[in-house]
Amino acid sequence: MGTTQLQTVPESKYWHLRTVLAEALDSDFAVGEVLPNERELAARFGVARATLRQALEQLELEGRLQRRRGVGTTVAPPRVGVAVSTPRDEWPGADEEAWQPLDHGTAAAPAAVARLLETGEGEEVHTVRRIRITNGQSVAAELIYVPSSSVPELSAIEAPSGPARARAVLRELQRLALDAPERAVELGSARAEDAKELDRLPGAPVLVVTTRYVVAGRTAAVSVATYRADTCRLTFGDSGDLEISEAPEETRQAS
Amino acid sequence: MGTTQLQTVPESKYWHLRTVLAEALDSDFAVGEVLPNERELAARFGVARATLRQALEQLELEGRLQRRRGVGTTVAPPRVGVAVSTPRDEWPGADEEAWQPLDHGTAAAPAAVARLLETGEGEEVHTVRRIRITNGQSVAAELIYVPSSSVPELSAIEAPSGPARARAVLRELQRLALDAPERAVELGSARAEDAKELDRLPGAPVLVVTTRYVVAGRTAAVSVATYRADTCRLTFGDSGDLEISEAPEETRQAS
DNA sequence: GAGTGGTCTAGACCACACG
DNA sequence: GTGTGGTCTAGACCACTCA
Repeated sequence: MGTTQLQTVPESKYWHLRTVLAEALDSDFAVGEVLPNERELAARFGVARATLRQALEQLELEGRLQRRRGVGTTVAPPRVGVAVSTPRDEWPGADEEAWQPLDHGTAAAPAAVARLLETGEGEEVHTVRRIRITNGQSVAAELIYVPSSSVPELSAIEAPSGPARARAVLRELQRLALDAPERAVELGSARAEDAKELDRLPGAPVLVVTTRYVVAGRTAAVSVATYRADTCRLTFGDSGDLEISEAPEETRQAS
Repeated sequence: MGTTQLQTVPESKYWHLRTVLAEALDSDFAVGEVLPNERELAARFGVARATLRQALEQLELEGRLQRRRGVGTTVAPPRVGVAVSTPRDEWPGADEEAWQPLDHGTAAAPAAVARLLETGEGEEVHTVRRIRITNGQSVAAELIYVPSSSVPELSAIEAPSGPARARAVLRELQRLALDAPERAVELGSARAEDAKELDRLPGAPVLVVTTRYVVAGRTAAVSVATYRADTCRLTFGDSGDLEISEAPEETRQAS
C-alpha cells in the first residue's frame, strides 16, 4: 500500500537493479570510468553481493560494463564493429586486416568440422591459429582447418614451425582464390585456450563464426573464429560499418 | 600430495564440472532426456547447488541443455540453423518464411535506430512487431522501424489494429523492393517484452540482428530482430544451411 | 500439493593486479 | 600488502508446471 506499484509482475531484484544501474551508467558515468567496488555497491543498494553480481553480469553481457579481476569494474566503450563478411569475398588478407598468425600444426578435425570438409572423421588436417587485433585489442581467435589435399605444395615448403610456417600456409590458401559462400554465427563459451588469447576467463561468452571456404565447388577449408561477445559487433555485407557511430568527438575513452 | 596433478593451472570447480557433464551428455544421454534435478546432481558431485548451477548455465549457453522452471533440465537438440541473409536479398516473404505479424504501432525510435534511419532523434515512426516460428517454436522476435515517409500510402489504408494492420504495413514494404546491404550481429539479453514472446525469462541471452533496409540508396527501414541464442545458429549466405546436419536418422527428439 | 528451476542471502576464501 | 573481482558454500524462500 502506498507504494506506487504499476507493474502487475514484480520484476526480480537483480533485474530491477540492472535497470537502475543501466540508467545510472547513461546519466552519471563516462566511458572508462571505474565503478565503486562490488561490496560497496551491494551495500549501497541493500542487496547481497551475489545479487548485485547478477545484475553486473547482465550489463557485462550487454557490453555495457567491463570487469577485470584485481582491477575493478569500468564502463565499457561502445562495441567495435568488426567486418566479418565483405561483398568482395576475398580471403582476408594477411595485413590489410589485422590478423596475426600464431602457429601451425596438424590435428584430427572435430566431427562437426570434418562433416563440412567432407573428409573422414578422424582424418588429420592442417590447422592454423591466428588472432585478430582491432584497436590494439585481441577481438578474435581463429582456428582454420585445411585438408592436405587443399595445399599439396605445402610439403615442399621448408619453414620453421610457429608464426612463419603459419604464414606460409596462409599464403598457399590465398593463392587458391577462395570463396566464402556460407557463414554461421552462434553463441558459445570460450575454451580455456581461446580465453587466454582473448584475455578473458574460460567460459566467457563468445560469438562463434564458422566459415566454409570453397574453391571450384569443393570445400577447401573451414575456419572457426571465436569473437569476444562483450566487445564485438559483427557486421556483414556492404561497407562493414553499420556503425552505431558516436558523435564526432569522444572517440577516446577516459584513461 | 599424491594426487595426480598434471595441470599447472587447477581449473575451477564449476568449469571442471561443466566438462564432466558435457562428456556425460555425449555418452550417456539422448536428446530430450531429462537430467536428475539440481539438488540431486549437486549432492552426487559433492558441490553446492550454486556451483552446479554455474556449470549448467555454461552448458545452457552452449546450447547443450534446456532448463525450464517447474519442469526440469533436458538435453537440448542441436541448434537449428536459421537463414538470416539469403543471396537473393528479398524482403522476407510473409509466408515463405515463418514470420508471423503481431501488431503495429508508432513510437519514437531509439537513438541508435534513429541514427540509422537518418531521422530526427525523437521522431515518431511506424513499428511492426512480428515473431519467427521454426519447427513450431518461436525463435525470434523482431521490431521493424519504418518512417512514415517510406510508406506514404499507408495512411490511406483502413485496417483494424493488430495483426491485420501489421500485415498491411508489411505489404507496403514488400512493394518497395527493399535491399538489405548491411547487417550486424551482437549479443544481448532479452528484454521482458521479447522474453515473453520467446518463452524465456528476461535476461536470457539473445543474438540481436540489426538490418538496414535500403531502397534507391535511402534507408527505408531498420529492423532489430532478437534470436534465442540457446536454440539458434544464424546462417548467412548461400544455401542458408551450413548444416551441422545430423546423420539421416534421429531428427526427432525423445518425447 | 509435490517437485522443479529461479532468486536471494551472508558469509568465506581464492586469484590476480598494482603500488 | 591491499584491494579487486571470481569462486564456493549451505542454507531459505519464491514462481512455475503438472498430475
